[in-house]
Amino acid sequence: MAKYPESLKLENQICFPLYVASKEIIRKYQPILEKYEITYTQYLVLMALWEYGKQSVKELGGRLYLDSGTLTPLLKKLEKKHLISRIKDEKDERSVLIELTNEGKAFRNEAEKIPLEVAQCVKLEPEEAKMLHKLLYKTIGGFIDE
Amino acid sequence: MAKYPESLKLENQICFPLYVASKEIIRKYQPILEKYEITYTQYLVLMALWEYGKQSVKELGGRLYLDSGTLTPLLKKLEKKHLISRIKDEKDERSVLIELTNEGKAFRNEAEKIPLEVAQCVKLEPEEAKMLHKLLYKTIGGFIDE
DNA sequence: ACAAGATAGATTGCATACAATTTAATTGTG
DNA sequence: CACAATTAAATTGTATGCAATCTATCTTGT
Repeated sequence: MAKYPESLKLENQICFPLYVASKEIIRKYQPILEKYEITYTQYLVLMALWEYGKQSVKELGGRLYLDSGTLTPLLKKLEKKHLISRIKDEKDERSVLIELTNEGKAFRNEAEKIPLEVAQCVKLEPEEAKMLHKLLYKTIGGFIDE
Repeated sequence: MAKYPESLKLENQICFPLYVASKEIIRKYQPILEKYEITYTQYLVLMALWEYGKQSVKELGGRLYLDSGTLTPLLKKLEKKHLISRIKDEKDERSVLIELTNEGKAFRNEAEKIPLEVAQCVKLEPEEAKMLHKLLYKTIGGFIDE
């Protein structure tokens, strides 16, 4: 009887648990974020803006690993919610600069509580979380030049 | 000058690198899988079927952490590609059993090469990969009862 | 200066994800 | 047994993601 190849077992892959962990943790964010009527991806955009300030769609995409196909409609939604504004860059008319509105800036005070709330769902010891963090960044970094 | 809250920094979160690593590694699969005209999620379904054999949509969803809203249309596509068949369970007409066709079974021989190919994109030492694997499963496990 | 190439966003098309609802079938209970 | 509650898929609606393409603008080489 032929042995089932180990490489094909779901349990033995790295991608599958990554995929599941990512989806499930994002799902933990939803009930919290939905009180503010934003999605996880929209929240990511806001975090990038809170931390790095006004920036182009290109820069935003570079930071969040998202392209304009995803960002353009999403940014329009955030604009409709009055959390950001989109202005053509005068220096380069191809570029669109994304800036927080006062409402968007003010929302940060609310949002500060969110990471702690979600972190409680992750049952890892502090050193484990640190290790996971390090390994994830090493994994991501390994993709860059390929 | 107020200090920017550490908890809100993208770099300090676990979810963000999880989300990025998951997306980016799945993207590595695409050029490989597209030769066979299947997507990553479809490939996951096939892996579950190769490993565990005929099973209901419910079981498949439990294994892959997907619900019928995702699986139903996806399974119909796999059926159209003649890789699986969908049969009502005679024991319980609510259930739909998913089974590999001969073509679907045969495809496993091709697919065996895929995990190795993708694994080369992940620049982790064997012990690091093992650790990452362990931490991801611990993270996922921690979600279960909440 | 100016045509060719490069670049930034926007658009289109397709494939997930998932919450919420609906439909059909089964189960549990009085 | 009747019927309420439960369950499994399917359906509906919304929001990503991303490849491929298009459009407008900018840069570059001559």
